[in-house]
Amino acid sequence: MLSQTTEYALAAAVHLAVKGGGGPVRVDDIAEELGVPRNYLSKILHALARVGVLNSTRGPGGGFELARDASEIRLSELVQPFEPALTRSNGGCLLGRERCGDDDPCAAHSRWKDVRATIDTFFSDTTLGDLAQTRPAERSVG
Amino acid sequence: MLSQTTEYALAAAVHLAVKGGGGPVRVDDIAEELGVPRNYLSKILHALARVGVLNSTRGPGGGFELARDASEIRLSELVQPFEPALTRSNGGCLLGRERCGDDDPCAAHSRWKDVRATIDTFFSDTTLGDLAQTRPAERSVG
DNA sequence: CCTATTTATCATATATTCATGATTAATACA
DNA sequence: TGTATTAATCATGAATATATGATAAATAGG
Repeated sequence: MLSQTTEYALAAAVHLAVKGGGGPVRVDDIAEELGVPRNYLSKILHALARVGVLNSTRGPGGGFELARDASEIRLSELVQPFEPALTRSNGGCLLGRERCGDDDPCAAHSRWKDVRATIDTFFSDTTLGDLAQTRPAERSVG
Repeated sequence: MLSQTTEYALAAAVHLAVKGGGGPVRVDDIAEELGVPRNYLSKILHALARVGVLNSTRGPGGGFELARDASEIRLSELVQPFEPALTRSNGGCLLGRERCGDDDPCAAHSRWKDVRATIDTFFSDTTLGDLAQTRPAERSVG
């Protein structure tokens, strides 16, 4: 569904939202907790820092932390850097057409449109806080 | 959203549903019409024939055609060979967990579940016939 | 049987994704 | 200033997706 990279990004962000809050968390800790490659995750977190959803600090005591309250970080912000297709103008045409819209629809457009709306709404309306507030029994992330 | 390969498969199937019906259609014709690589499309169509949604015949007059009426071919059948993840047991966990279900949910499970259901329903309830029957003004596929 | 036509398959190339290991740069702190 | 700690970056590799060109195999029709 989503790329491995995006899944790492989301899982790391949830981890920070749930376990963070007490200052920066080291990449090593996040990587170990999630069981994902350290340097690869480092690049992903750096990308999230570049778009402003994370802060990174180097040196002793450093690491990554949320740049804002989890309730103000939309999943779409976390996904966007890694899934450009999810925000494409053709709405991710199911048949792969360059242009596909209400004016110049593909054969699947009218039906797929509603599904896409559901997906888009999910990513833009759901916040990291929504996920982090999931009750304890459902809080496992890795 | 879907892989290039899957988009080709869907677009080719729609093409056969709309323009076919008068016997097999050559790969060359489909490839040219859709603007996709010939041999690559050949492999994709072959895969669709292997799962029983297309018939292929070699030699003069040969080509590919739908194995059944378009109204009896679900999009899920066309997508399945190329998107194994869409039919995974963990329902394509948003956070990439191996196990993720109502019993052992990730932080996103309860919310993502509904979106997944919408997606799954779309692919399993929509038939090729539904797409082919789209009114003429929307019938363009390539 | 021969030939043209067509899918099927093979070998290979390219691009992208995913991943690892080594090094560099910044920072805190003694 | 020096040293340990940490993210940032670099170089590289492996796996997969996408694509191309050549050849093989099947078939229709003369």
